Amino acid sequence: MVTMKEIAQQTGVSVSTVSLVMNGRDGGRVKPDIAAKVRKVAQILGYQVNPMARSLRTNHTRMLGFISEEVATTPYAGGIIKGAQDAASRLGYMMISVSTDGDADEDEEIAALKRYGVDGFYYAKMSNRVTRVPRSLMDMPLVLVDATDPEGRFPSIEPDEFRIAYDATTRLIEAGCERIAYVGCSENMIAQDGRLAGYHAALEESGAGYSERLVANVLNNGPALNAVSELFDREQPDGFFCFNDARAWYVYECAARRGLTIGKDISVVGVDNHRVFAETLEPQLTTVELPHYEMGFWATCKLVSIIENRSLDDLELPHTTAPLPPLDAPIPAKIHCALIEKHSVRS
Amino acid sequence: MVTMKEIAQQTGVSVSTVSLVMNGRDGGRVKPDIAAKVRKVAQILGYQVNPMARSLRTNHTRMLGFISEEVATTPYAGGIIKGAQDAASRLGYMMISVSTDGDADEDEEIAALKRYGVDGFYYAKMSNRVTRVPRSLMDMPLVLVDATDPEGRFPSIEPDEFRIAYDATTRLIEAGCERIAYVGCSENMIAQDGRLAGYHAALEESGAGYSERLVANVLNNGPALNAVSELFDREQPDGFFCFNDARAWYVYECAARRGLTIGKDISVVGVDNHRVFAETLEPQLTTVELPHYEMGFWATCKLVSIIENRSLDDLELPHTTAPLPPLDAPIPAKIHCALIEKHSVRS
DNA sequence: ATGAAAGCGCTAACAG
DNA sequence: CTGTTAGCGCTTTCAT
Repeated sequence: MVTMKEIAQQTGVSVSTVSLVMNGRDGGRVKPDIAAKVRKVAQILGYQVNPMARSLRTNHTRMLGFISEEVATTPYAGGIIKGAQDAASRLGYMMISVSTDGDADEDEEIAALKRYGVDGFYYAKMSNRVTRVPRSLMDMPLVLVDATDPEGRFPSIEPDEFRIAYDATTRLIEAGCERIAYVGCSENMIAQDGRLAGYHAALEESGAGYSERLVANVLNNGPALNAVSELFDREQPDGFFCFNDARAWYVYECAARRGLTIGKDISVVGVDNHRVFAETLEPQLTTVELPHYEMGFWATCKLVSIIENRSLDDLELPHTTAPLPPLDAPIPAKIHCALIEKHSVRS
Repeated sequence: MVTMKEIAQQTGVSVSTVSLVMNGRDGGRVKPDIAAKVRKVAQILGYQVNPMARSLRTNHTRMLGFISEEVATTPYAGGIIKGAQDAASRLGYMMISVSTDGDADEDEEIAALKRYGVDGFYYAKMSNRVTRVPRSLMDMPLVLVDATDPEGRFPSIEPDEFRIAYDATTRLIEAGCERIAYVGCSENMIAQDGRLAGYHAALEESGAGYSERLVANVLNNGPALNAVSELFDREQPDGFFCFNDARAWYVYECAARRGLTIGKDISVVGVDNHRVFAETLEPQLTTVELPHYEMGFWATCKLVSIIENRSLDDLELPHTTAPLPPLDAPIPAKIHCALIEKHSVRS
């Protein structure tokens, strides 16, 4: 490991000077030619800062702590974490992610991360829920991910559920469907409200109109299948927007039993949580992919902007809001969704 | 942040003494009563070591670097990472996991982790493959996870594919199946060889005998479905062992089309990769869950044992090899599998 | 414009 | 047994 001392010796200057140069703090303080020489020697020797030594003085480590639960059991997590990590890496940060089982070890893990000197925290839930933020996090730079603080004190990154549903439903409308059903979730989830509203809005706006009779909010297993089955027979829908791919599966099953082919006799758009169908059958239903990666990515940007007290735009990372794919394609396609960025109260 | 200095002042001793006590290196070196006093003051003040400051002297950080690819896209990763992290946390280590896209950023991420001073690395692939270990990892304590080094130079933790298949097939035999098919994977994967062998062995041992005609190695989508369909009609199997749940899905689909009920007319055991079925339908097929968590857990233990140059048994962690569930249960049940621990060549 | 010196929190060699 | 001293690699006054 090359140290500043070595560079100093090689160049014939003091460590202080090297430090100044390596941190870009020369500028009327170090003669340009000597600065250049330092840089060159550093280059040749392959100098890398030692973040630990630096942190001892500066009290910041460029490490970020990612706290989440359930990571082990949900496939969603990967995308968020990957996105967060990518952005961190680009911004010169290191992300340490820790998943907890319950409140018990949560505080322990947070304490451990604090000991290691992380500069800020993500607090993530897998699938948007109203969430109590741990006390121990409140005095730190903090961003919520896929979670909602009841009092709105902390910035959060959440998928735009309304737009997801609005887009998906519009897709069905433009595909020519006239009786569009919604197979939703009967659990109390934030996503459910937004999606139902988006579905509703899209229908109203198109002039097709909304009817409660076309909505089935279900849970799972047999009862869910029966409810969808009943919807099938009662309303004979020609299009379905499904809360997730488990729900899409019920539609798939009902269609199969009635000899109907998805993509031909009926159209289905499902929000993709598990990417099951893509791996098992020829693509027959259109899937809308949740913007997990983007959420993670933006969470990092927001968090770093708080830590460094800079505006988001200063970070110079591409504001990628990918364009929507054409609506007439019967094949699966990703829809990237806008992110809602709540106000940040921290000073 | 409480420092040793403060404890020293409060107690009226020197920092050295405090350091000795806090590291348990008193023992004939510090008078018991003064050691006790130090400990008490530390307790009251809520002292926590500063790992960064410590690492500056000791050159070890108690941080572990977890390198993997594909984490974002596979649900398997979570279990491994959770297991690894749990063990790390119990052993007083912090795990930093980083997932890479390709070789390009892999070396960069490794370099970053080295800068941060990690003590050792995991190198993980999602689903066992023969793997080239990056040069930059070779001079570090290293454990492969779900990956195989062609030259067997590094310790690795892999699922015992043979036993997985052997157990699953035995389960079908004991359930009374007489024509047991294997729906495998036609890609060249290590798991495939082991599973086919385990299936084979279980059949031979039971006296039922093995027939190639009952084996269908498939890829996915339509062709896979057709192949399974053909197997169905040609051999009329009454039991199926499936490489993963995508393959089990083809069997499910074929059964449904023929009016057969799984768990009644035919029996199916599938290796569970996505936990799809549990979320969609009443449990009808038996799933074997891969021991991802355990692999991660043991990987950490192995890695730490290398780093600290201790034997695995010294680590004092429970050697949990959970007992197999009863074989006559028609409901899904986890089968925990033994782990293969390859020899470690590092000195 | 540059360097010397102090110190971040901790460990370890060496005195006493 | 305990304290003094030095130093890990870096940043940051403060002299020069």
